[in-house]
Amino acid sequence: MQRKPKTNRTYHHGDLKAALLKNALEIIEREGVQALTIREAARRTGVSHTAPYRHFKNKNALLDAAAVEGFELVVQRMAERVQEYPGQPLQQFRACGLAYIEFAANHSAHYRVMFGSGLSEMQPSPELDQAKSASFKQLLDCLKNCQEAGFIRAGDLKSMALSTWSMVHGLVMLIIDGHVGRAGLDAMGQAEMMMQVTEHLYLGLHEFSPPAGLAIK
Amino acid sequence: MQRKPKTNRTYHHGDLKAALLKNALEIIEREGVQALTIREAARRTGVSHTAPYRHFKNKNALLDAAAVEGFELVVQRMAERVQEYPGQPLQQFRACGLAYIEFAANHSAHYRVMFGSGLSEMQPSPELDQAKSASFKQLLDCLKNCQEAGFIRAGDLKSMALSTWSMVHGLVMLIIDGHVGRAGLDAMGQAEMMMQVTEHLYLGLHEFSPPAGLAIK
DNA sequence: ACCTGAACACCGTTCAAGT
DNA sequence: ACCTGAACACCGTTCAAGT
Repeated sequence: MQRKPKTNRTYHHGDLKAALLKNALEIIEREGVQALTIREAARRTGVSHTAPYRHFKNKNALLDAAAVEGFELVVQRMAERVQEYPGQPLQQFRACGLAYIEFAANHSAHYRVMFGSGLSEMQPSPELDQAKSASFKQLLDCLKNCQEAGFIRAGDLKSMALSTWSMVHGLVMLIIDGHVGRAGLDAMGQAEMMMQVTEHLYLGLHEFSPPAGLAIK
Repeated sequence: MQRKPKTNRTYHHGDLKAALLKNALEIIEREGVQALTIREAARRTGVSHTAPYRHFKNKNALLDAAAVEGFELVVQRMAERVQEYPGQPLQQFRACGLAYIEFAANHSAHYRVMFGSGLSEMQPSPELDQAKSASFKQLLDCLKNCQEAGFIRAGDLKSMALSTWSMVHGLVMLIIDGHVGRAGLDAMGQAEMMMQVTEHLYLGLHEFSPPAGLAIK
């Protein structure tokens, strides 16, 4: 759309970077992380296999960008769902968690990239740190509202958020990576697992009969 | 470069397979999963790069074997620790969890292989399923003893075990993959995180003052 | 400024052939 | 039965060179 020599086919509006990222995400979604190759992304974008290096320092930088996009997507989904329950902190918390789990289940390859150990070689970009913080903050806000409304006991919100994130992330990873299909939990479906685990987080495991009506749902 | 001058017949007591696995584990421990290459493992074992295919169908089979070894190691460590607290179910449960976390922290690359998404391509070997089940069973037994002793409330043990595993696995992964270093949790050390999270699992998040003396530790 | 093509040093895997 | 070497089709990355 800008002035470019028409003979030169610049399909990407000068935005080869965005086009590469889009195609990379498609590869991840459809064929998994191991199918993502700089050369393949370039191929699908109709560009030589060295062109990507103009825009991404290396393969890890491309994965980093994919992870950023992932965190931005979840945080957006969570925010949308939370808005559906104005003034109902516990429902918001629940909706937030469900949105997270839904995203992870429906985009497992992408989710894996977001938390991928592949990035542990390089330190994450500032953009990635920022996007990650934003999604953690969403969780923190939900918990804070619950606490203020008296649904959640007094205590450090950050550590409560960490507990919540750990549990959800852990279960999601176990499911995604196929560790709870046959590991002795045959009878339970994923939805049921999620409900049970959420309840255990909320109520705890210790011997105690909670006042009726406190349980979520 | 010369060839091996010795009588290199059955250099490995006919156990090239074990030698390859041992070297593969060393590579993983010392340089991470991405450094593990069939060719490199062969190189360190002093064998041609195609020899491993006599013993492992492909690279995933080698990773699978490494994962089996990992689960066997954790289950062994957990069993040892549990034995140190005869007749004290809650302490056993705690010791079991600590042993798990310790293993994951000290052998993070190996731990990642055990849960690695790299295996999700192939279905896991029967040996892997078995080793995994054994470690889940260890957890289940701890919980069962706690429940019988009245430390843990009535309820389905399997789903409680799943909740516990999810939380511990989740936190371990977040730590290992560097997601809780700067994500807004600066002040907490790993040990403290673990304690807080464990307590949240045990007591829950809901508004309620537990009877004194019920908390672990 | 942005892209290309050749080149390099690696992979995983297969296969005919050696002992 | 177990191992080797050459070969194939891929990678990620660099670099001189083109427009």
